[in-house]
Amino acid sequence: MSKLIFYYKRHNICAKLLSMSKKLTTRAEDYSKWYNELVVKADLAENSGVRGCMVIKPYGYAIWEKMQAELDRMFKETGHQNAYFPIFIPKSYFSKEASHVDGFAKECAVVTHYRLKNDENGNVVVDENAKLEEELIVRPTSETIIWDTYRKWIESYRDLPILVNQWANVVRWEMRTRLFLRTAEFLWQEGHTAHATKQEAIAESKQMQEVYASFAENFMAMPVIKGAKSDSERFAGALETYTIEALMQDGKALQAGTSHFLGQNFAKAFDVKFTTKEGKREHVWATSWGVSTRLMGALVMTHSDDKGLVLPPKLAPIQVVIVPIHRNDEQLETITEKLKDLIAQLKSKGISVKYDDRTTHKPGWKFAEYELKGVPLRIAIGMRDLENGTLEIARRDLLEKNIISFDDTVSYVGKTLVEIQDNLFKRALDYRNSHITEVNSFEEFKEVLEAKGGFISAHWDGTEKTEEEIKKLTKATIRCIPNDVKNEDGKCVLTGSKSSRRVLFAKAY
RNA sequence: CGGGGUGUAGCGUAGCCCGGUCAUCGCGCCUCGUUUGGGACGAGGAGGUCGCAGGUUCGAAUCCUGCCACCCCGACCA
Repeated sequence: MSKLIFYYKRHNICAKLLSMSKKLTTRAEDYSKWYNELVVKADLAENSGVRGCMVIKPYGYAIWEKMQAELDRMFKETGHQNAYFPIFIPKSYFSKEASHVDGFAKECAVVTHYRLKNDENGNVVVDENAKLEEELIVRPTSETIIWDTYRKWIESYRDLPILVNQWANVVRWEMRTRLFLRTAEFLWQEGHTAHATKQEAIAESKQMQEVYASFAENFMAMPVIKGAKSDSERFAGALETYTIEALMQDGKALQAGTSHFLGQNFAKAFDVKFTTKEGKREHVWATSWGVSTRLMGALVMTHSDDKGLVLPPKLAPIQVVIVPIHRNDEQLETITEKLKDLIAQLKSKGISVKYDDRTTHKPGWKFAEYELKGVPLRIAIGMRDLENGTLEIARRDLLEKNIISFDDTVSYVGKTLVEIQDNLFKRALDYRNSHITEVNSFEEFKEVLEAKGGFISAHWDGTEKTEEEIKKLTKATIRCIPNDVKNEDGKCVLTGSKSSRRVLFAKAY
């Protein structure tokens, strides 16, 4: 994995090799470096210098926009609408749901003043006279303000269900941050729904888990395991947390999306009641669900290789890049002329094409650059091709080059983009499946975790204490109790107590 | 928040222990020429508040104090 870093330092690699190798001592560190370097070099994002926040660069944001568009479409297909709520939440709102505030209190940014002034030395300082009577919390999530609002919206069963989603930024003052995976500010969507019955709310939260899983697998080409969280890993204020868990190439798991069944906790905390058909007053049932820019990190760590990013065609901002190869301006003009019709045809098929006719960079430079950026297909065409009626087309996923007939290009591109999407999923699925290991003893558990990583399927006695103990001993946590878990009598891998099913453990991000 | 580390040009860095021609080197950037089917070569050139603020000193990138940011481990988390 460290090859990428060396690649960029190849010119002074000899001089630096010693000091680099000192820094890259463990596998985990190595992988972190690789990931960070890749995110920066592939032009996705960079550290902003503002504590724990990142700048998402245009190329990275274009991928996020594609994700947004697909998710938004799926939300609307399942009957949801978008809305927007304030970024500031009065502190008092947080005191209403006890477990919720416990979950977020330690990581909240708080607004205390609303004005600056110049002091006698000309420095800009906070104006102490402009202190807020009640502090405002920069939302770490919007449950509280949304439920305060829903109280006003809901009176009768006729007002239900409310199926609302919000695209927003949230802030969590995390101790330790990492580009895309855990930034102090991040972009996400949060769905918040209100229902008349418990069954309907549970069905909603399960439905959204399915939506997320479908998005991850069909668009990100990232296989996920659907399951439920254990008590200790559950969202603050939820009765049940449904999750999709993905596996990264270093064998660590990543929670890629969650959907919570909140029961009546928030309805009770914010006094949201409705009148039933029978005229009774009842608290409404709630769900919330979200995915974030963390998905970008997941995308990078699922498919990328040492040459850089590998993007699934369905999310690639540029699906096909065309690089002309020429010796002079006349040749470039000839090639450009020849390509005009082809580019128009590809575009008419809905394929995003970039024709890179810059003369400021050489072909080899461009090849490397687009590989780094993960563009699925690259076409190279020069005078030789014009004579032969051919062009060269390279696949990013397999790093294979083929010469094809110029006239077949459109159908070849269309077909190959589909193949790449499928291949990426299949490759990731094979990796994931070969990294789910059943173990039956704690020795085996530790051994597999260290030597191989990935998910470990093991019996667990169902207690929080055991979960905690295993985490302490191995750093592995219960990622989920899979939806398709089979009943099977066994003994807890740690305590030997009775267990009726296996759950999935892993080290996680 | 606890432990460890780092901060020198756009990027990667040498120098710091032992204060004084010390601001080093590679990439990148600019100009000219030759090149162009996998990150070209040569010659010339531009670019730096040495993270920030104090202090010690005749003199600070170098020593001391405080702050900020980043990286790694832990705890926490999407």
